[in-house]
Amino acid sequence: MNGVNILIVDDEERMRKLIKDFLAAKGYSILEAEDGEKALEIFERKKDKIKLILLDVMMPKLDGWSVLRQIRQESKIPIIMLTARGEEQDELFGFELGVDEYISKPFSPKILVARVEAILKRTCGDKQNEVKEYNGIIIDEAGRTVSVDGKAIELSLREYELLKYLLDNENIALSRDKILNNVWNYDYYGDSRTIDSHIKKIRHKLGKKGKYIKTMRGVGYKFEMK
Amino acid sequence: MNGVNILIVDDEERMRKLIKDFLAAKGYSILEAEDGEKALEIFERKKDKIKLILLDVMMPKLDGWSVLRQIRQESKIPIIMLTARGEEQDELFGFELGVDEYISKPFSPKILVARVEAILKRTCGDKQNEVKEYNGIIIDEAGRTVSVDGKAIELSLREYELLKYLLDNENIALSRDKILNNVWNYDYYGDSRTIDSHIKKIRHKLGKKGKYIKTMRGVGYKFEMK
DNA sequence: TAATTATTATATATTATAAATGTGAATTAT
DNA sequence: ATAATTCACATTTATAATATATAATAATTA
Repeated sequence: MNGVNILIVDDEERMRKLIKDFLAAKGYSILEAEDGEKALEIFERKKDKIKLILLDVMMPKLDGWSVLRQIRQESKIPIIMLTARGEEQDELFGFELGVDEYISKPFSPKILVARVEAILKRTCGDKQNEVKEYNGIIIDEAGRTVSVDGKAIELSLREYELLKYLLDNENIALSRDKILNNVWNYDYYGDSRTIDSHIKKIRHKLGKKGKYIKTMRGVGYKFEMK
Repeated sequence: MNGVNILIVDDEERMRKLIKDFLAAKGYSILEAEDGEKALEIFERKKDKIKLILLDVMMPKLDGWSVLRQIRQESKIPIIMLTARGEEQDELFGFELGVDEYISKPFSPKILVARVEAILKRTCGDKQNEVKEYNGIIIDEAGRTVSVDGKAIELSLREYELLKYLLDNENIALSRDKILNNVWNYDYYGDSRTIDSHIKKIRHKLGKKGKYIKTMRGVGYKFEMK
């Protein structure tokens, strides 16, 4: 996580310094803002560099909620709200506005670092691996496209989701139950043979490489390249 | 995640019902306890079924911390503490005792479900990646594959399950009854000689190492590497 | 107590049955 | 009109129960 930019917004200098020290120790680059207005200003300038914002709720001029709202109008950047004791009742409200996490003061360094890392893992991690390759099968998660040996193939929604699930779980045997619960909505109670139909179509579309989808008789399916 | 058992410990019935409803909607099986003593009782009985505990801190009789401590003496099961507003200062203290996560009341369903799923993914997920080795016999539980001296062998469902059962109980003599009850469905009342057939096939497929499946005359079988 | 035989348990090969999956087409939903 | 699902039938494969062979133990007898 080296060099990832994090913006800390808090009016108390002591608090900013505290957080900065902990996160800097983990190798993050820290930007600071002492109030909401400055925060928006900095965010505007460094939009594409900043990967996470730690945002205090109680601040003079522009409070945390207002900053949150403004940033959310144009960005999905992860935001952690710093709340003082007793402000928890706002949690639900905040989640609807797109808060990713709360940390309430006073907090332990452990928690701070843990939550920051968890969120960055989630968000940065995904973006880095947008395109994956499995021995000629290339899946572009951003574009939702798949190609086999350089040739694009057309997959329907379910076919794509099912294939992606199999690929994400390369070498792991997946039961029909698991597949249904992960690829279909949790409230789907249809025929588990539906999976078979999709598998068949995917195999066909994958051509020669369709054989990598192994049948685990009595269990389900598994993607394995051999 | 279907059918995973979660134990909810809270003295307020309303709270238990609330949590139960959310988690049940996601396909989890819920167990409830209204105080610490009952929680320990249920945990004792269902130890191997329960995969996660949601534990309220403030409870009559035995509070959450005490329950936590007792359970931690014998189990590493993931525990999420439910804290009321203003109890956050205990967080660090709790992490040292082995708390996996905190959720402070009031919480949003989103948070509850998200944290529960995140933890289960972490913990249950790991187990699946277990690869065990028995002197050249390698069993990959996630992939449901077995190899002997580096060469993959193909096992049918029953063969795999039976071999796994024998390996899991290395050096323990297993009666045919026990084997039937564990490898076959509980409602199977067929000929116990069926086991022999499968043992024979497994031995054959294991080649030289088939001899590690010892016959316990008058009893059953045992896996022992010598 | 050794040799012989009877008895029982397990090993192996075979086979009929049952179960799971493949497949293409029909139906239903979006 | 396309995708998703279900259906019906074909095909494959696993399984449990056969039958028979072999090995281990117990019983019998010399």
